[in-house]
Amino acid sequence: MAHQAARSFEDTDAASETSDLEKLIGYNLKRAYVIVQTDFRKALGNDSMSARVFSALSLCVRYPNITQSELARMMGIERSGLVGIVDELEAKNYLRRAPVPGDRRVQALLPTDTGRAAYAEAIAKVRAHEDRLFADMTAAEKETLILLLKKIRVSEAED
Amino acid sequence: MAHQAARSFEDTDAASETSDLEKLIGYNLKRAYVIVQTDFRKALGNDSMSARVFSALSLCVRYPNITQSELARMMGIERSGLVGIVDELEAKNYLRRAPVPGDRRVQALLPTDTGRAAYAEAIAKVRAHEDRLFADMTAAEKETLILLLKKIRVSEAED
DNA sequence: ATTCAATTGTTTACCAGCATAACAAAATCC
DNA sequence: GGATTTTGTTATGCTGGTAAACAATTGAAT
Repeated sequence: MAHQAARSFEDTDAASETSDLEKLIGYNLKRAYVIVQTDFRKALGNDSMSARVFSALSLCVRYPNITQSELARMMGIERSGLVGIVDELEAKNYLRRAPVPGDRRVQALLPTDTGRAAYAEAIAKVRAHEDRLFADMTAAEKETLILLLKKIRVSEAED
Repeated sequence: MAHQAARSFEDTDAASETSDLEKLIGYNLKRAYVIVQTDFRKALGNDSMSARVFSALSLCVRYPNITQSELARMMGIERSGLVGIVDELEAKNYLRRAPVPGDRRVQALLPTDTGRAAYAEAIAKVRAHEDRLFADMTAAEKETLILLLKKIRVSEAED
């Protein structure tokens, strides 16, 4: 019967030997990431910004006059990948590519007032989404989680 | 000059006001996920298995005779997405789709000896990769991290 | 001063990793 | 025995990237 396999692994599971995967950071990281990313989309509205676009806008608001190369580095993606993101933000009139006097190669990214307003609205929605999704974690737990995740990033930097 | 923006945000950064993004769990989760996933690929060899294929193989070894539907549920992906993964594992002769006596719809997934050996080799590499990548985290920290990540998964289940 | 190397933004082409919808075969429910 | 559900599968398309090449521009060698 079809439940043979199901019974068999429930039995072995009950034998307290849980899967190898569950002990791996990478696996747990991915499962958590998928959940959060999915909820993010739903929270911001499917027509609104993706997480990458939101991040780019956030950094442009935080660091006006940043260049695309700097932004890409900061986001950990390739310059080529950023072009489309900035295109999208510019199309929505959330920022403009402004020429930089001393260097005709680069274009500084300047958020518009519309962009800043859209960001304010978005960050509020994002915070609400995280508050709701992580409701059963304490503030200390959330802080610890962020700290440990950041630690992974510095591990890489050392490498 | 090109460094104007760089200087400007280094200044503001030094003003101890860090970016909104850095305080978001989702952002930190994604950054960490990308690092770990990239290192995973490098550690296992680019020609070898992807993380999803490795996960599927792991679960087939752990729960022999599992069906594709059960496996998909366990991995949190769609059945349709699993077909290609199982195809790949079958092509490598790591497992076979075996008919199940009582139900001619389902096919039980049975790891071969080759598959079990490949998994043993792979899991060793994966553990080495995690040991290396998370070398500057204590055992307690790693445990806490996994616990907190799991907590995100149960948050979703409640929803 | 001229050449050589590096950087910037961009385009193009590509790939991985999903999801969604439809489907036929088989099983289950009354 | 007809309606519903489940399973594996195909087809199609989207998202989020990477890699390689390129022209324009700048910086460095010396």
